[in-house]
Amino acid sequence: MLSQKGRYALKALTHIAQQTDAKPSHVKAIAEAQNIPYKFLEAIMSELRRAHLVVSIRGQGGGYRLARASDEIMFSDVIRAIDGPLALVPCASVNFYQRCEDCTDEATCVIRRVMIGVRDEVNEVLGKTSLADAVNMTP
Amino acid sequence: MLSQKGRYALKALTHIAQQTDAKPSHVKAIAEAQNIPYKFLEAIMSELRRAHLVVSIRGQGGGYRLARASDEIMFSDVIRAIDGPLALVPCASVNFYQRCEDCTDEATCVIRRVMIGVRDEVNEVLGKTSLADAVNMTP
DNA sequence: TGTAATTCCTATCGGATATATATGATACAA
DNA sequence: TTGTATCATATATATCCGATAGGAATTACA
Repeated sequence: MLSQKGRYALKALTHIAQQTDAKPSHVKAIAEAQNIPYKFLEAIMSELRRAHLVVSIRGQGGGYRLARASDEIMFSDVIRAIDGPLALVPCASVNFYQRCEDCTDEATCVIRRVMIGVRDEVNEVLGKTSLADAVNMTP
Repeated sequence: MLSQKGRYALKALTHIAQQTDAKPSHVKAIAEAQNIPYKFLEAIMSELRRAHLVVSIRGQGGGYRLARASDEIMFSDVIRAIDGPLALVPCASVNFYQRCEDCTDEATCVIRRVMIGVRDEVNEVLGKTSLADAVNMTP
């Protein structure tokens, strides 16, 4: 399962992607519209900024904007930034690979083999779904 | 990601499925062969028994046996028993459905829609891979 | 120049969960 | 009756999760 943070991040980003006018989105506005605790979302947006998924504009009239076009930000990018690996086991992750301490022979581990299959499928979906795709699902 | 418990459970069950002789497997033997902390595995096996994935035989010469044929125990069964939902968000889970507190309209939630797609793919793989399949991967 | 709006930073906090370990009770075979 | 197992319960410890608080820094605008 995703963490709340991960879910909130996806909600916030799709909210921003949905905005048509050129003004940056305020955390307060997003929090109210999406039912997310304000201070918590503030922390999440900072994290997304450090992950280069959004850019911030400080001061009055400031807020957040996507760091790139909404069809270039994938669900997988967001989840990796907030929750880490998509894979179900560390040794099956591409971006967060880690050996399982207890593993005696990774090359022949059948669990790993199955989980690599799962990771590929997950990546297939989440790596091809962008914020723009999500917005276009709504009508 | 799966918990350690989930990974250990899969390792232990594939280990049992691999056994050719008719004797039940001891926790101690599994723990040693698979590099799993003994007492921890003991707790896991109890949980798997309560989930009706294994049956136990107590006393000397006792141990654990699969509760049904190894081609009838799917990876998804094991993971659901130990770690819960396969889905990435509670509202996209079939077996552990739960409404997201903050959701205003589930019917139009795009995140949910994407995550249902993911869950279907994951279920497709893990629901069709049995312990027997895993054992047959090794040769 | 001052004030309001906004992000940014750091600290805190309770509660839950993860990963075990320890101790002893219970069941059963030989 | 002894040794081997599982079973139950309690404990420990660390870490993370979800959230909140307070104030510093930055900027627009009157």
